[in-house]
Amino acid sequence: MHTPNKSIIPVTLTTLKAACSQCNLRELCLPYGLSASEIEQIESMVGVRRRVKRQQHLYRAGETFEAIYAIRSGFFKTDVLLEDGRDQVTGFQMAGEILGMDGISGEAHTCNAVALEDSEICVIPFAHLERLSREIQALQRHFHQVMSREIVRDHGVMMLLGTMRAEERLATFLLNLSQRFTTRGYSPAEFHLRMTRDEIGSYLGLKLETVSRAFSRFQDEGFISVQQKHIRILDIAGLKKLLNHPPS
Amino acid sequence: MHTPNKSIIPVTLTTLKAACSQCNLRELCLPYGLSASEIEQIESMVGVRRRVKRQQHLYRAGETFEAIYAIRSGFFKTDVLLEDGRDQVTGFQMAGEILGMDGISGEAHTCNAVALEDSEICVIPFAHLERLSREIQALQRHFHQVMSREIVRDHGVMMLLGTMRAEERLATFLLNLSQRFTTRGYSPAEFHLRMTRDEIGSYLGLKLETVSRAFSRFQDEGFISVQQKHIRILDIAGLKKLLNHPPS
DNA sequence: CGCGCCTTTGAAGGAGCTCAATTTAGGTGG
DNA sequence: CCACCTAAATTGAGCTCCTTCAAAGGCGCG
Repeated sequence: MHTPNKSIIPVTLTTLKAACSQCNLRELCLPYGLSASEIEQIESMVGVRRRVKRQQHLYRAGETFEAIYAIRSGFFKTDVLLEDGRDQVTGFQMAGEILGMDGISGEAHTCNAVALEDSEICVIPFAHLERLSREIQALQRHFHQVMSREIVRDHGVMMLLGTMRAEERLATFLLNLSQRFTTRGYSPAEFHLRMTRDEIGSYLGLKLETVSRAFSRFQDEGFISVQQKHIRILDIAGLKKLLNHPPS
Repeated sequence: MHTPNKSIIPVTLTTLKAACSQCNLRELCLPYGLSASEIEQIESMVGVRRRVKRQQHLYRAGETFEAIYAIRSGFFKTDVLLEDGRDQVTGFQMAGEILGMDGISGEAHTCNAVALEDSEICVIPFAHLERLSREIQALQRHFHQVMSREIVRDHGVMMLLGTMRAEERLATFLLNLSQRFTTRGYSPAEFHLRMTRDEIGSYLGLKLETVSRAFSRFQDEGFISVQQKHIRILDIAGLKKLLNHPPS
C-alpha cells in the first residue's frame, strides 16, 4: 500500500473540510432522523478537521475554551492537575467520542487532552453548536444527551474508585474497553492498549506496579493473555465474575 | 406575618406556583440580564414547587426521567447502586443547585436523590427547559454551564478518590462545604452536617471509622471542633495545609 | 426513660504502596 | 542488520495506611 498524498504535506496540523454525511461515525456523533439540509447545516458548523500527533496536546488546562472536538480517529486521554504536581487521568476517549465539554462552564479548559496515537478530530466551534442547536431540536437533544452521558460515566468512575478493589477495577476497565471496541466494529477479544501501565493506574487510582501485578494474575488465571500492550481476552465470563464481589 | 394558605393543605407534597423573580436564589439558578418577559417565561416553565421530607426520595434510579429539579431549600444526597448492593454517594447538593441531570442521557434516572433534611424543590419539566432554551439564548448558555460545571466537579471528586489520602479527602470536603455555605450567606466557620459519617465515608471512598478518626485528629490538632454533626472550623489555614502534600 | 442509631476508640490484619532490581520492547545510529 | 540506549513493564520484599472486627459511649426520639 502506497503512502497517500496527504502525508507529504509538510505541516503538522492539516485542516480540511468536514463531511459528516460521509463519516462512518455518524451514529455516534449525530442524532437520527435529520433531513439532508440539516445535515448540511451541521457540516458547516463543524469547521475543520485537525490532525493531532501522538503525545501532542489537543488542548491544555487554562487555554481559552472555544470549541469542543469530535474524535474522528485515534485515541486520547484527559487529565487534571493539582498544584503540587499530582495528576489524575479522568478518561480515555476513542473515535466518535466528544472532548472538551469541561470548558463550557468557564472561560477556559480545566483539563488536558493528549493524543495517545496519531489522531484526527473535528473542531466544533461552541458558539456555532449553540446557535444550531437552538434551531435543530434533534441536535439540541443529542448534545444534552452527550453531556449527560459524560456525567453518568463519571459517576461510574467514582463508584469504581470509591468501592472496588484493584483487580475489580482493572477487570471493569478491560470489559469497558472491549465493549467500546466492539461498538466500533473491532474485535471485543483482542486489542492494543494505547496507554501505559502508569496511565491505566492513574485512571484507576492504582500504582503502575499494582496494575502490572493484576495483569499478570489475570494471565495466570487464564482470563487474558498479556504481551506488553497487546491484550487478548480469553475468558470474558471469568473477568465478569471478578465484578460484583464486594470486599467485605 | 401570617401563615399562608398553603400550609394548611393536608398533603405531604405541597404544590405551588413558582416565582423565580422573587426567589433569593436567582443568581444561582438563573442567568444574568434577562428581560422581565423572559423571567416570566421561565417562571411558567418551572411548573411547581414540591416539598420533600427528610429521608424521602426525590427520584430513584430507574424512574422515568421527565424533569430536573432546582433545590429551593434543604439538602440532598445522590447515590448510585451496584447490583451486589454496594453503593456510593456521588454528591451532596444544597439550595440553588440542580438535581437530575443524570437522567437526560436515557429514558430513566441512573441514581437516587434523597433529602437529608426537609426540603423544597422546583420542578423543571425537561421538555419545557429545552423548548425555552431554544428561544432564550442566555438560558441555553446557562444550562450548558450548569451541566459542564457538574462534569468539572466530578473530575474533582475523581482526583480526590484517586490520589488523596484520607485526611486530605476530609479536609477537602470540609473546605468545600464551608465555601458553599459562604456563597449562600451562611457562616463559613460553623455549620451542621446533614449527613452521617457513613455517608461522608461513602462519598470520600473511606469507611466511617476512618472518617471519625480523621475528625478526631483534626480536633486534636486544633483545626476544628466537632460535636457530633456540629462542626466549627477554627483554623482554615491549618486545614488547607493538609492539601497539596502528596503522599510519596 | 429506654431503645436504636450514630459515633468514637482500640487492636489486629491486609491490600496496595514504596523501593529496588531485572527483563523486555522499541527506537536510533553506526 | 546489529549493537546500543532508553522507556516501559515485570517481579520481589518490606512497610504503611486504611480496613475490619469489636466494644463502649452518646444523642435523640418515642
